[in-house]
Amino acid sequence: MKLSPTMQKYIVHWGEMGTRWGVNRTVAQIHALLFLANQPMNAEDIVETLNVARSNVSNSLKELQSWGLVKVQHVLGDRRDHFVALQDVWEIFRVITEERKKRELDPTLTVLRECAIEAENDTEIEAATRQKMDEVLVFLEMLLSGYDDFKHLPPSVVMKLLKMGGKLGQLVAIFGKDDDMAAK
Amino acid sequence: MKLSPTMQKYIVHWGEMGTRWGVNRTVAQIHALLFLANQPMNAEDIVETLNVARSNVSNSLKELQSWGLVKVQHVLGDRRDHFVALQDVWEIFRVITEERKKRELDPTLTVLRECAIEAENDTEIEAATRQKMDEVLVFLEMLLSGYDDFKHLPPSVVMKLLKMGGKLGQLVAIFGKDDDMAAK
DNA sequence: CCTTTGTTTCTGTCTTTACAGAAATTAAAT
DNA sequence: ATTTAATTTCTGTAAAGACAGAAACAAAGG
Repeated sequence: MKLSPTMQKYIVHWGEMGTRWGVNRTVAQIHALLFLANQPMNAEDIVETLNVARSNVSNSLKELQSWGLVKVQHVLGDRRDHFVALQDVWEIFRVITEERKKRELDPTLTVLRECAIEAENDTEIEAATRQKMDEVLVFLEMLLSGYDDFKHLPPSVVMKLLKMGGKLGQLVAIFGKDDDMAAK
Repeated sequence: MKLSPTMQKYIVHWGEMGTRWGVNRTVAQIHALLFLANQPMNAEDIVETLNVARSNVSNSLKELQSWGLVKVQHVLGDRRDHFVALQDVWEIFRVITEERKKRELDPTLTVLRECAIEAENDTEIEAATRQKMDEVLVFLEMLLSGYDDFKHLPPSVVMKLLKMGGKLGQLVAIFGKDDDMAAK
């Protein structure tokens, strides 16, 4: 597939960002390519377009499929697997967020809970230190349970909430003023 | 400084997670150590506690200071710099979020805007492709402006919003039903 | 002004990760 | 069943990043 200059720039950048997001460059590039492509591509197409090794494409596609960002699609009269990327931006965002949460937050939550238990029998630990670990744990639990609530909302609703943004905050600040102070 | 078993576990884990968060292990470990420590530590203390090279500590501290997660504190009668970590969990979260946004989202926004402009003169690009790039751009702009609104709210308010979570979404879903449909 | 102590920068090594190319496996078609 | 085409796994190499130790630098105290 021939890449227009703009597509090329987009794909290269997406690859660079990928490395910062914990995905390798090729995976991110392939994802960008398939997202922008207007027809299903087979592995060989991708190899030629991005100039990467066949094996690399194969592994990257497997990873993208495991994330649910790419799906196989068969083209009539062609034995080869063809691939298409999830096209809905909201859905892509949701998938990536969920995946990162799994890798970056959930393990921490697990360890923190273990620490909380072990701290009970840890004679050397200072009370203030234990207290701090606990604060982090409580914070994370609140954050993640909040996230769980929001992630099931339809995009249109989340969008509204985002657009209300600061306004909403002010509203809550006013209505909740009393127990806000109490909490403090 | 002597580490209790629990502290050790916490610090080691924080270091491991750091690597997944785009921070190097030592930086993350030092941050965890200073966060848990109940008194200011000098560089040499850190070297001994974590068994890392002096230079490594120096560079890591510099990075943590540049993020605003660690501050210098002088101890009476001691020439050496001592270091303390920001103790407020909310504040820590805010700093990290902001930093990651800077590294992971802002550059993408820039490139996307450039792409949008360049796509005007890109004769090879298909309309559908340009359209998709645009969708991503619009999405990101909305997300970031929403984030900007929220980040100025006091923790207590954000906490309330999080706790309201799904309830809040339902409320918005009901009240906004009409133009919700219209937006579709 | 020199010595001592603390801090930063530099250099080379080691570890990790990404990747290409080859070999092996699987699956479809004749 | 055999051949052909497609895909995956394996292995070695290359690149990137993290880190230790040494050397250079800076600053405070005598």
